[in-house]
Amino acid sequence: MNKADIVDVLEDIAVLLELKGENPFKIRAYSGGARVLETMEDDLGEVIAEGRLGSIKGIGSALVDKIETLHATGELEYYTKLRASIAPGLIEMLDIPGLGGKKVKKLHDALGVESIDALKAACEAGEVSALKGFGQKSEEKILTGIANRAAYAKRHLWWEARTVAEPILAGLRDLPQVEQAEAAGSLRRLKETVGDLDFIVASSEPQAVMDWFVGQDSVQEVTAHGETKSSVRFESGLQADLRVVLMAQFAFALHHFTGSKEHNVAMRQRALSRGYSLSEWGLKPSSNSGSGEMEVGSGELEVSSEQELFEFLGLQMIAPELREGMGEVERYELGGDSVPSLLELSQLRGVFHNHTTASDGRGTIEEMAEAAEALGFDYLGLADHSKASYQANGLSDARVLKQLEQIRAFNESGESAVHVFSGIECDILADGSLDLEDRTLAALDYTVMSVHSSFSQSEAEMTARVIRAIEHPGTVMLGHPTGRILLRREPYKIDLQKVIDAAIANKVIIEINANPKRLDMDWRLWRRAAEKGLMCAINPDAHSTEGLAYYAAGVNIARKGGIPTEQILNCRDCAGVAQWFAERR
DNA sequence: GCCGTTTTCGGCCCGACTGTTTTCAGTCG
Repeated sequence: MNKADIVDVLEDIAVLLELKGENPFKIRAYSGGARVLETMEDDLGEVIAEGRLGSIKGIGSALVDKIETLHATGELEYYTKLRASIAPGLIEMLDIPGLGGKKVKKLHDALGVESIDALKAACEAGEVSALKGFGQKSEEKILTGIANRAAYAKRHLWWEARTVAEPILAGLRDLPQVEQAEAAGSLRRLKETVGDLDFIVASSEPQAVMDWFVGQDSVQEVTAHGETKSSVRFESGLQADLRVVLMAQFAFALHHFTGSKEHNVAMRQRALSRGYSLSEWGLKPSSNSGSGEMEVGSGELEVSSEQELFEFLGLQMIAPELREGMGEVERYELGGDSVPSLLELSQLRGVFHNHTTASDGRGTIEEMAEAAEALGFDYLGLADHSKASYQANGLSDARVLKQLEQIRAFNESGESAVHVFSGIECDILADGSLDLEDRTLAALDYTVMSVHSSFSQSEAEMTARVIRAIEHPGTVMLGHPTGRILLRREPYKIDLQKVIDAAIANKVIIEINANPKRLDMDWRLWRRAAEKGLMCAINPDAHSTEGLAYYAAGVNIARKGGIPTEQILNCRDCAGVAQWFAERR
């Protein structure tokens, strides 16, 4: 069993133990172990072979046994028995807001409900409100939760969540009572998808701010309305939380609610190890720090920014998008190894992999170049589909060469300050051969090779297929390496570590497909891949002039992945890009 | 179940909000 599947099993175990009413710290040990395994960058097989699994923090002897058994046999008796003892319907019930492990267990033990349907019937019969610990409101909330389950569970693309968040943030900042306001949470961390929106406001008049927030026209339901926190839900199912704090607490609150949860745990542990207790309200000497002279509340520390908070804990400023609990707290130690500076939007000189009316795009060469110029770019890469992508009106060899002539004429006309690089998004056929003739590929400035068919191949077949394409001398870039469509289509099975190694060995660039629905290759893989030498290109995959703007989502991913700017082709000037292509061909 | 330069046992990040209670448990982030 591979690492990802083992991670799933450990997470399953944690959920099942929750429904059993197990010790919460034991549950956390399993979910924590899953997390550690997931973010471990070394090959699991090697780690096990070298006997290093048990020396990883968060994985003790019990987890070593279970992980090794799963890795070797794909089965685990403990897990099988545990799963058999819990009705699958109970796991689904955890998705209903307000129901956690203990309440689901109680509903099951007291009423015998084992499915959402049975729970619904029990609520409608008034059996739930009759239970100790439940009441009328609980019953209603459960019924509402069941009715809206699909919408509540949904995550939202970062790009779309941002368009909802921006006017709310602007509205908050316009209020006279508001001193400072920021969006926090996964939106601020630039995650590819966002569960809900979080807003942090500094104000000494919280009530007025809360009232404005819950009174917005777009609010469909107010789910909480307290003294410092309010929550609302919009029609789309998207939930937004607002927290109002005093200015002195703002940096702490902003840091806390930006998260991630794992980052916060690491920061609190760091604070504790230095004798301080960190919370969303502030930083104070911890009560058990030993020296009796430190009374709780007597040494509250003040910081005016997140940067000061990090510095107090001996850290460089960690950008929000890096706070994923993936070792950043250790890496950003003051005076430690230098960390790469993060890409800025303004550093991009152009973008690659965009479509025109020649295949399935909506803009002409001229229109796309004009839009690129408006964005301040020096160059634009055009890469239409090749003929195997019949549904996208892909180009034959002859049509590619015709377009190449059009691009040359456009560049020579001098009508645009933007230089257009001629490329193609060439299909990688099922056997790993390419959809166009070698001489066609060689005539172009550059190529992007992508998989658009036979998604259901085995991992071994798909990996071999893509590596064969990478090894072709006509290949310059690899397009969207997993084919995933966020929230809609799973990635196809592929061993990306092998693909990354092949790309490095063959000097092939892997793209960050910046379409907000793709963001592929995933940010989680970039830091390690970049350290090994992989080059990156940020490719909006624009199918219209408006689509060029997606490059900003690609910049997010490059930042999250911590890719040094020297390894991002878009940061080079026109001559530098031309040189890279020339050396590669 | 994990962990330890005070600890191999007894802790484990912390606090708001809700609904149900009458002082608090459960959920959530």
